[in-house]
Amino acid sequence: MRIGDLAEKSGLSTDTLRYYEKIGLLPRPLRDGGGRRVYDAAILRWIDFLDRLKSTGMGIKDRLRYAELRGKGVASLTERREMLEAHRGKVADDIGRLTEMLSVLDDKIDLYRRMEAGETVDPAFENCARTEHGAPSRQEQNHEHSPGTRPRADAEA
Amino acid sequence: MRIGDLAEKSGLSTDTLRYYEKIGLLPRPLRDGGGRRVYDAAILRWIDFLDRLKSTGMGIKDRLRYAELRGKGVASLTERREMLEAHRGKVADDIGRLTEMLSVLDDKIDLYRRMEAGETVDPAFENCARTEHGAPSRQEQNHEHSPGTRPRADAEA
DNA sequence: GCTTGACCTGGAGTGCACTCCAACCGGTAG
DNA sequence: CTACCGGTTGGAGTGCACTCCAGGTCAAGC
Repeated sequence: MRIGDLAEKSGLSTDTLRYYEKIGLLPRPLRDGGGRRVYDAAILRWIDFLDRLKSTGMGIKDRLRYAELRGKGVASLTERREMLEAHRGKVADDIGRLTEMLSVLDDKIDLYRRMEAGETVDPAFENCARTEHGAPSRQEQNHEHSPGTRPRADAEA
Repeated sequence: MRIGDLAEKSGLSTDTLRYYEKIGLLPRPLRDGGGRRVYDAAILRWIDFLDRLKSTGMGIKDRLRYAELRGKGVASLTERREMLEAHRGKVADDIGRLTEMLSVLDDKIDLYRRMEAGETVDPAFENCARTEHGAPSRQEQNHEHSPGTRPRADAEA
């Protein structure tokens, strides 16, 4: 398989494949007589996994570290597992945050829908348009929230 | 509230707050006698929401567009709702992808754990270390996958 | 033999999202 | 009075992750 085929199959561009090789994410492939890269199909599984790591929020440095460990073979199993466990934690956190956001969005979409229908809305949700862009509304009297805990009020408008 | 207080309460740096204001994510605040920014506590809700949009994967351009619409008030409700619905879709997709990754990671962590314990492993999962870094393994004989569908095999090693 | 197209290299350029810096100003505590 | 702290501005610099390009090579088809 040459780089063009691999690009097509992996969904990455040839530029990206060469870039990944340059920084060490991909192993240096064999070359044919003309100096062109020749890939084994097995590389696709590695690329897919790299892709998954990336699309679930692992940065290039950590991917690089993981690739480096992988190159060392079985000796690096423990460290690799630890990296995966750390990433698992982040992924789980992200799922939590996204799931929370889903309900925030659903509430807001619902609110907007009702406002679009001309419904009058709970004044608790209507205090932002008034204070926008430095409009001459009355100024705050320093009625701060309790310090330390930020209650994450999602009623911005 | 001055910019330092807001930084502390919002978790953003003063530089970031000024940067957000410059690009239009935050409305221009009032100034005190000395030209210093004075914020109403209500801005915290907006910042929190912006933060949520960001941390759930919305880029700065879309956040900017949303902020712009928000500045226009009720006239932009429909478009804002559409943006939120689009974002909701992406968030739902992300949750799916992350959840899938969670089980991929769990499988892999389990596999590594078993390998660390010295267990012999199904050869289907052991074909990557051999073909790494252009090592002199036998070359592929072009036994491609069926074209079009990439089966997303997660057994990279 | 010549053209075409895929590939090669090294290096420059891009877009995002900040982050840092120099040089300055204004209010307050000692 | 002066030191200091926290603000102000415009602009430069950073890190990530590509992406593009110029100028060249090589193999296959006509």
